[in-house]
Amino acid sequence: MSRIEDVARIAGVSTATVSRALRGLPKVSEDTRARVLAAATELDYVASPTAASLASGKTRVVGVVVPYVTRWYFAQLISGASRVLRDHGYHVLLLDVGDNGPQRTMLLDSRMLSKRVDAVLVLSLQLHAVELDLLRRLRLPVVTVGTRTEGWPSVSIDDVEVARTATRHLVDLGHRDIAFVGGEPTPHPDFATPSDRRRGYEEVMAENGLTVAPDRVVSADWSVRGGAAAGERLLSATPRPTAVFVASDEMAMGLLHTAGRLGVRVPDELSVVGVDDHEQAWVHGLTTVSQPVQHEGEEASRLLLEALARRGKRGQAPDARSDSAHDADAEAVIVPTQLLVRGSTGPLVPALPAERRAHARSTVQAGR
Amino acid sequence: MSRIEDVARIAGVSTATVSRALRGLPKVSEDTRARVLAAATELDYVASPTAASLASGKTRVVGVVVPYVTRWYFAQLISGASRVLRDHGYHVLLLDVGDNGPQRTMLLDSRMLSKRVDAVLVLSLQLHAVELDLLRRLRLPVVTVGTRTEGWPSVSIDDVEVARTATRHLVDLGHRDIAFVGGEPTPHPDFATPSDRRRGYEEVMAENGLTVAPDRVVSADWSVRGGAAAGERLLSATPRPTAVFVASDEMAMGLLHTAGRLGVRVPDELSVVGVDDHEQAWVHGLTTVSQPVQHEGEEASRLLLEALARRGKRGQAPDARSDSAHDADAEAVIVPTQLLVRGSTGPLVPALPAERRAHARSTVQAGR
DNA sequence: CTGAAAGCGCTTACAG
DNA sequence: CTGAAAGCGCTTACAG
Repeated sequence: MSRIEDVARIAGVSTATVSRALRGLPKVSEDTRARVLAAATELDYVASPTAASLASGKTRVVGVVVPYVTRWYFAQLISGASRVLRDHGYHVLLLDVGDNGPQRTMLLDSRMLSKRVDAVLVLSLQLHAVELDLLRRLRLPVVTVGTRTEGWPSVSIDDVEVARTATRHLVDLGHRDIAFVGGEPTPHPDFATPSDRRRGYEEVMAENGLTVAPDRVVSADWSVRGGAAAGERLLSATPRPTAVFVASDEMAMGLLHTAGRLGVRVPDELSVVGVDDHEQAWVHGLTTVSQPVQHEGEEASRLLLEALARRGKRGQAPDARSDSAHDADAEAVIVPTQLLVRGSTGPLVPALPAERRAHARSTVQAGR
Repeated sequence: MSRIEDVARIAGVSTATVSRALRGLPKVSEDTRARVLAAATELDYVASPTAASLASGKTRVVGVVVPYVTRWYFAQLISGASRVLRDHGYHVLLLDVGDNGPQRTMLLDSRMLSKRVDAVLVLSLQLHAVELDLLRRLRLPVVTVGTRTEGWPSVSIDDVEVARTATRHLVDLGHRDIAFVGGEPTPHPDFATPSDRRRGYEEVMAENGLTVAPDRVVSADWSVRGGAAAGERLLSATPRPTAVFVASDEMAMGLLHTAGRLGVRVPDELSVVGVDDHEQAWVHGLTTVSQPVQHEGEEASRLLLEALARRGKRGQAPDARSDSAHDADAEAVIVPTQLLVRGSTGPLVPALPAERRAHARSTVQAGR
């Protein structure tokens, strides 16, 4: 492997000039630049990223933190984010911490981040307090997706609105006994997706004078299997709900599977609406509120690149006061979502008029 | 951020000793080690990976090359591989080259790899000739999954056997008119999966005296949508095949969707068997030949760690002859697969005895 | 527009 | 078991 010195010798200039010419910095004469490029090409020279990092203090690497690479949603985010980063000359260090709970791999403990990356993308993951501290101490630019942390830009969807749209769709179809399958609620205020989607559902129910009986709300772990299990509980009740709003398509697919197994016909006996527009939602004819996941990843990368650019312009943060990695007015991008009606939802069919109506009335009356 | 010098001063030793103590090298007295650790803890010291890399020539980073993060199969591989790597102190640089064709991002052009990583994992991806050259010139340890390149260890399944198992299952059920949906064949001899799966199918057909009419073989792009399109062609034929072996579960799910849309009953009118045991195969009741994808990723990482260890022991490769990154007898691990029978396959139902029999006989006779 | 030289923060023979 | 010193290969003020 050739070094910068070799190039300098062949081009007949100093290493400083080689460095400037190769990085496209100004104040290098065209003639000199050409000679340097020729020499570099001849030697197949590529600057050592390691040496460049040590000297410049920049790694050109972005850490991307995810709980699971294997879930569709996260893979989409990674894909979108990494494409944009790569197009801007950044590499992706994948930090698959393996879980969303308190037991997961800690960024700090494993020294995964320290001095390795220029910035961090946190994808729908609740960081622990020590990790937040670490990132803040490191003064790294951070952008989050799906969570909202003070001082850091974020990209997300309006989870309350998503749930409202889905639930309203079911109400508009005449359903009154509408159940909800949500993600496990978390104690973290920053990761509001589970509670927001539930809130949107409850709001629309209330606005339409519909009460939510406790047994109509079930939590699952966002997986297909979890959704199937939630379906067992919901669909074995008597009377059954006539519609379900499921907080993710993967869980909705699981629920559809259970419905099929139990012989519950969709949409005649049960309407189901999910969230995401998962790649396979159409295979199941699943009505859903779609979100542009890849786009969210791209957008997050762009925000990160902007922060990196700001930081580069300013040089090192001179003092805590003007720390651009922690803006009070950090941008919060909300991307649009859209209801996609497919075959899994349909108008309420009063198959058992008396029973249904009685139940609807009784649950309404049971409300407080 | 504290530097090694700070730790040395506080501990009252040289930086060399700090370096040795912190890395757990032998020949450091217990007493000294304890003092160094205490000082490091006090200062929250973490060695700069960048400086360490420059000095040692090792980055502790492994490049993981994939065509798409978003496909289930690749996400599983990444997940398995990165867990093992992380547990051994290696980071993952994700190189999502975005496609499997000739137009994809080149590792060489973008200087993605040069001097950034200690080793490379190539996941079911056909490298171009220039990339192979690059990797060989760089003398990096490389392990491949799903492809076989001379000199590099690999992990894969026996694709011919997988296809044989699936096809035999259909034959055993009495089917004679069995179609095949495969991945697009590639011109690369190293990436034999598409042709191997087709070959296994053809072998079993021939062994059972069954001929394969040209219109019973369709290619798709491994996606759900591609499988659905393949289903259109296959299921609109008259007579229809009574069974299909589909080279991946995702394509099989697409085909099942088309069958449902066209009113073709599974398994009464059509048996379908896939490959992978995709996370959602059970939701569709899909019979499949399962492969332990995560495990393959883990196994590949282990082979890579072994190569890294060998290399570390030997020091730098002294000459081309003993270059361990290119062993002639590189290990080729074949992991076992298994037929998983679910509801999508069933015995041949002679719904239209005359027609079926006539067709079976004619195709047999058409054979050469 | 260009160069000499310091410095980034470690690791690693070498010597003792 | 420990230290002094060279060296990894760049970038970046500084000076001209």
